[in-house]
Amino acid sequence: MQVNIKKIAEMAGVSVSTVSKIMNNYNDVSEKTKQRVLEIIEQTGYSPSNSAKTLATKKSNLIGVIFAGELNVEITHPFFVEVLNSFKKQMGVLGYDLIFFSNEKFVSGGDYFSRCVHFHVDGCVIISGEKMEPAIRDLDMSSIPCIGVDLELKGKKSGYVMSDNYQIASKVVEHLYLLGHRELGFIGSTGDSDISNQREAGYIKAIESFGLSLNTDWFIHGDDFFEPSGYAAMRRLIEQGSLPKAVFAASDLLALGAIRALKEHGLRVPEDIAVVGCDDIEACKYTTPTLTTIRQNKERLGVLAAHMLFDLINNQSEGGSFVVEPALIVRESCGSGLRG
Amino acid sequence: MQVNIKKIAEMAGVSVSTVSKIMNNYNDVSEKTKQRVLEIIEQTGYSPSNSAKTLATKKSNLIGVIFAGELNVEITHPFFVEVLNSFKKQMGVLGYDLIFFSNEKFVSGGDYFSRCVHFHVDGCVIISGEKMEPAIRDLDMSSIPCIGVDLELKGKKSGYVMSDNYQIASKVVEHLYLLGHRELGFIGSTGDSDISNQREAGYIKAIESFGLSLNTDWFIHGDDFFEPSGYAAMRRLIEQGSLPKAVFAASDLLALGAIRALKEHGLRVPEDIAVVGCDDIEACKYTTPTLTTIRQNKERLGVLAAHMLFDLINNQSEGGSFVVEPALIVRESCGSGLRG
DNA sequence: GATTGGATCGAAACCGATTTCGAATGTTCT
DNA sequence: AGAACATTCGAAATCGGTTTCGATCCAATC
Repeated sequence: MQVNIKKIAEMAGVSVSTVSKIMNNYNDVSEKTKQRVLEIIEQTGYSPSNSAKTLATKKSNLIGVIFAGELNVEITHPFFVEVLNSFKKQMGVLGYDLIFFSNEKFVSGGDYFSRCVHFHVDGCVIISGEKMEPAIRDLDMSSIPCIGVDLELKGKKSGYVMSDNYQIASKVVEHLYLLGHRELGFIGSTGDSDISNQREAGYIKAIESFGLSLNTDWFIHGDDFFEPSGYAAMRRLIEQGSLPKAVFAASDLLALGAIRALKEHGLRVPEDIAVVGCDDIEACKYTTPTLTTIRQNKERLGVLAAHMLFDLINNQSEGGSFVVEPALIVRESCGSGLRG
Repeated sequence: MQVNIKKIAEMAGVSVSTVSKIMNNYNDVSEKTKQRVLEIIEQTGYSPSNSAKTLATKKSNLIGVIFAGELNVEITHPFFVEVLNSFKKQMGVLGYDLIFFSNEKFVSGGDYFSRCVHFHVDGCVIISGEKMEPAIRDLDMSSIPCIGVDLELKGKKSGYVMSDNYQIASKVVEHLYLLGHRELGFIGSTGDSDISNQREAGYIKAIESFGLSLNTDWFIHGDDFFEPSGYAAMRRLIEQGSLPKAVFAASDLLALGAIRALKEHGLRVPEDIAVVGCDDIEACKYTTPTLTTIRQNKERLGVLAAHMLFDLINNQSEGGSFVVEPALIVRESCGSGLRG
C-alpha cells in the first residue's frame, strides 16, 4: 500500500496530471504549486511506479544483459565481468538500470527477443565472444538497440565494441621476436569462438609478416577459455614431441593452465619456453612467474559500449563499432630483457 | 508496435479476459478455445508485457540486487560474484529475473527502499560484509523480503546466509597448530567490516582455546579486502620488527598481498612464515606458492539464499539464517606435511 | 416442463502513471 | 472596456494486462 500519484495529488490539492507534469519537467505549472508538490513528494518519499511509467511511455530505462554462448561465459568470467562493471557504472550515470535475464527460462521457450519486449528494455548488451547463434541474430536484426561486447553485431540498430585482435597478435609476435624467439606456438579456444579465431589469424599473419616460418603442429586448441583447457592443450603439445620456444595463449587462464603443465613436466618458464597470455586478469600479477600478457582496456570498453547504446537508443547514431587498442604488459613469463 | 493481448483476442475471436485466463491457468475456459488461442500465441510469439502485468498484480517476478557498503565490493569481487551467479541460476529456475540497481543514482537522492518499490521488486538480495548502513536498515525493516549475503538482516521479512566465521577461524588455528606454529598473526580488513571482525574474534577465541599466547602486535588491519591492503599491512608488520610464524588473512587477496610483501623482503613462504587465506578464489591455485585457504561453499550459499528468498516472498517462512560450513583447503603456503 | 446447476465466456473496473486538449483565469494592449 | 494572448490547471483517454461478477447456454434432475 505504497503512496502513489493520486495520494500526492490529494495531499497537495491538485490534480494527478499536475503532479505528473512536475515529475516530468513540463513548464505549464506555476512555481508556487510546483514547490508545494515537491515538498510533499520529498516528505512522503514518493517514487513513481516504473511499471506504470513504462506502460504509458514505452520506455523502461532498463537495459537487458545477455550472456550468450555455451562456453560458460558467465557473470563470473574475470574479463567480461570487469567490462560489465564499467558498463553498469556508466549506464547508471546515464540513468539506466540493468536487468539480467536468467538463462534457465530459455529452456522452457521464449527467445531473447521476446524477453526483451516482455520487459520493454530500451536496449541490450550482449556479451559473448563466440559465433553468432540464431536467437542472437534475431535480436540483432530487430528494432531493439543492441551492443555486442566481443561480438560483431551488424543490425541497423546495433553496434559493438572489442579489442583489435589482429593488433593484439601482432604486438605479441613483435615482443617475442625482439626477445629472440623464432619458433612460435599458439593455444586457442574452440574453433567456435570468433575471438580465438581472430587472434589466431592475426597471429599467423604477424608471424608471416616477420618472415618467420609457421609450424602448425604448435597450434593447438582447447574446449573453452578456462585453465583446464590450457593445461590439457599443453599436455598434448608436450606429448607430441617437439616444442616451440614461445607460445601465445588466447586467454590468461589458458596460459596459466599451460604453465602448470610445463612446470609439471619439469620445464621452466620463461627459461625453457616463454608464455604470453591475453586479457590481463587480476590473477596475472600473483602467479609465478607473473604473466606477460595483453591488457584490454576493460573500463574503456564498458564506457564505450554504454555511450554507443545510449546514442542508439536516442537515435543519435546509426550503430557501428569501436575497436580499442590493446597494450602489452611485460611481466616475467617471457623473460624481461631484450634478447635476454 | 508489438502484438498485445487485444490482438491475440481478436485473432482468436475471443475476449481479452479469456486470453488472460488462458495465460494464467484459470480453469473456466474450454479445452477447445484454449488450444486455438495457444496456437495463435505460439505463432505470433506473444509475450505479455511485464509492466502491465506488474501493474495489475503487484508482482514483478523481479529480484533486486544491491551491493552495499563502501569498500568497493562490486560485481567484480571474486567471492561475491560466484555466490551471485549461483543465486541467479537458482532464482531463474524459480521463475525470477534479476535487476541490478546502479549505485550512481543514489547520489542524486532515492534510497534503496524507494527504488525497490519503484521497480516493484518481489524481494531483494543484499551483498555486503560490512556494518549495516541506515539505508539498508530501512530496507531490512520494511515489508520487502530481503536476504543478506554475509550481512545479518533481522527484519520480519528478512534472512541471511553466511559462512560460519568462528568455525573458519578455528579450523585455521587448528591447522596451523598441528603444523607446529605457535606464534600467530592476523591481517584483517577495516574495522568497519563485520565479516573481518568476526573472523578476528573467532581467531582470538581459537588461539586462546588452544592455550596459545596472544600477541596483538601481530594483528594488523588494512583498508579493505583487496591485495594492496594486504601488501601494505604486511609491510607495516615487517617494519615493526618481530614477525609471527604464521598469519591468517581475512581474504585471499589480502593473503596474496602479504605474500608479495614477504617475498619482496626476501622471506620465503612457507619456510619462513606460513600464510592462510580465506575464500578460495580462483587465483589461489595459480599463485606461487599456491594458497592454503578456507573454502566457502559459494554455490550452496547462492542456492540457499535463493530458496530462503523464495519462501519469504511466498510467505512460507519467517526468515532466519543459514550458516554454511567452511572447508580447509590445504595447498602450499603453509607447508603441506604435518609438523613439516 | 420447470428448475437447478455447472460450464463457458465477456463486460467492465482497476492498477498508476502520461499526455492531449480544452477551460478558466490573469495580463497586456488598443 | 473589450479583445487577444499567455499562464495555469484538470478531465479524460490511454498503455496492456488481471480479476470479479453476471450473462448465457446446455445438460441433468425432479
